[in-house]
Amino acid sequence: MPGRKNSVSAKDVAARAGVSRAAVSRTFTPGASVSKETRSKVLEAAEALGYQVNHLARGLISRKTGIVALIGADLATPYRSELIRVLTERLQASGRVAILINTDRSDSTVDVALQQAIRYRAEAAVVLSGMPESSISELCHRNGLRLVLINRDDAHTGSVQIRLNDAEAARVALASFLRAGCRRLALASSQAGTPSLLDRENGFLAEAEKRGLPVLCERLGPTSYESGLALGERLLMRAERPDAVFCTTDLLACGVMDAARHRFSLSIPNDLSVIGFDDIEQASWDAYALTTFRQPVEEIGAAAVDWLSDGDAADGPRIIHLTAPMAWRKSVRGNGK
Amino acid sequence: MPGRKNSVSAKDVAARAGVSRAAVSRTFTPGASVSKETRSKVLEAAEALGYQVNHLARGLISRKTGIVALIGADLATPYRSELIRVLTERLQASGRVAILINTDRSDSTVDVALQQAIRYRAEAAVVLSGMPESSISELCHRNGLRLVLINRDDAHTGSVQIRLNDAEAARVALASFLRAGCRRLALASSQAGTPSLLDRENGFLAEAEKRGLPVLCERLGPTSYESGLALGERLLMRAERPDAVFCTTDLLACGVMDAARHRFSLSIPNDLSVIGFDDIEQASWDAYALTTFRQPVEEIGAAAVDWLSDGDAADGPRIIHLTAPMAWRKSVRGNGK
DNA sequence: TTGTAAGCGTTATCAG
DNA sequence: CTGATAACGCTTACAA
Repeated sequence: MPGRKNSVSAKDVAARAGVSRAAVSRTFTPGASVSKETRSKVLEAAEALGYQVNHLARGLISRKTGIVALIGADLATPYRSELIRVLTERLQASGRVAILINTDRSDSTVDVALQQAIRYRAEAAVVLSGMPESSISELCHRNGLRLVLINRDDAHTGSVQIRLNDAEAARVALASFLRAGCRRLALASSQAGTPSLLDRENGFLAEAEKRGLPVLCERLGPTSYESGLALGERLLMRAERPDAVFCTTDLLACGVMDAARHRFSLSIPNDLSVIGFDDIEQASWDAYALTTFRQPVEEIGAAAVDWLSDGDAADGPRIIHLTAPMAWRKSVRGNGK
Repeated sequence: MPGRKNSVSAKDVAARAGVSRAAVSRTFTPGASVSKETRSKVLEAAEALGYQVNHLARGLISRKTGIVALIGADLATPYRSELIRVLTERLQASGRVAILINTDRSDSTVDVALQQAIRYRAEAAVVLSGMPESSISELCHRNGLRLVLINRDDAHTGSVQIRLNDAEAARVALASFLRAGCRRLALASSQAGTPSLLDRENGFLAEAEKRGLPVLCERLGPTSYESGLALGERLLMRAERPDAVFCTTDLLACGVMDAARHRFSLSIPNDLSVIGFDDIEQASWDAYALTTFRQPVEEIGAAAVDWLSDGDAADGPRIIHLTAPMAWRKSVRGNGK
């Protein structure tokens, strides 16, 4: 009769196989020395009983839980969910498991999420949005929780940042507009004010200023389709109607495009050129065919997981720079050359 | 000097507070008897040291890990990611944590995902896609892992199924087409063949047959926008071009609509009426304004988490029926009355 | 109310 | 190669 109440344990397997529990443990530990004979006896008993190693107990002693926390807000958003998919896939492939923790857009919820990660003794936490307070970063450090910050700013020891060439991409966007013959430039962004959003905004504005061009600038609400819709209305209502809008996010861009088409009967790209950022799936849909910059999600996932596997890279903060290549489609006049 | 190498433990806190570790444990156990005095001493020490209860160790003994596994394929898809958002939020609110496990569309990966869930001693697993082999269901049962099957068929003891009124919704779709004056009906679906997809297909076809109406029927690929695009091309190429298409999924519907507009220059709903299912966010975007059936994601999440909290409802299989209300927008002629 | 001690399911250490 | 035995960090009788 296996176990008292719940799951079957190594003791049960050992009893059935007629060996010690140590033998069972060794059978399920990759680099351990067991004779073929006992090994097969154990395997057979385990199979019959339906035994699965208890990773909680294992993690307790080995101090390697295999748990990695994914922390962020707006998890159902196209870009976010894609990033989560990539991360969970790669974590699984490396024998780990992801726990997913939702936050709202406030930093304090990021802090409680990190505490939760510590309580489950996660090996690392990947922060997708929000910014942990520095006292919490310290707490994480003290509890051996490594931090991966994606498109965030704060740098701490034992943590890594992954950043994109946001500002440069924004400059490329501006150049593309000019090459397409656009002259009345506009910028549409949310009020979220995250580091990457800010970099895109500033990159665009700085380059325009350098060239002596004015930019109609509008910031509104969270990063969402609805915000894009509202931004589009505001921008296109103006007397001097813009003929090009750089949106700091594809979601915003979709909203702007729909506002232009369905509320102002404008044609894209003839009356208005639009460029976004992220390359969410919808950007490639026929209804939008949005020219944008592709978030290198696979590369981001790879960088994060590789860093985790890099056991002792815990010396000082690190920054990994990746680039977001342009995806040219049909929302800008011309062919991009 | 706290801990050897890693995180700070109850022992450290006890030492600093000058109490036993049991006192520390009690302080962090909701219904335990500790004097105000020791409690505050413990709290202070814990704060200073940055102590967080180790849920792994706690789960080892209390047998309540608080872990729930979310298992499914195509996690980055709009409907799936929304469901995941709701589930993680509700799980968090009930003091639990979600681990996310990706599968491809094969059932065998669902099995390995469930084994992973067992290894982490999850209290339950929510299966969003694929179907666990019945031997694995048995394995789960033996290891105390409860199963929540969303829109799946298999019923086992200690598990619950959540189902929608798919067939009825399909009948309503058909009636709506007829009321709008459409006569050349078509059905577009993927080849996934999941229970809910099948129910929608069969509901539509059965109702049409009952009324003696022929239906042009096309099934193709996975459930995706690209499949929708291809389905649209196949359907609209026909000599007897359909004037109404019921798509078993919004993603398919978006593809069909884009094919109709951009590859056949048709106007929706004038030339073609379309109805989908799921009510993904994009369905409400101006570019689509798709009439569809809303997945009651909040209700699904609530039902799942409530059932988990229902401690001893482990007697026999249960089925929970929920309804997907119609969301009337602009992809069908008329006003739906 | 408090502390002591046993036990949860593992792995690591150390004899044999 | 194998089996005792001691951790790991926690909860929970049990006794004080």
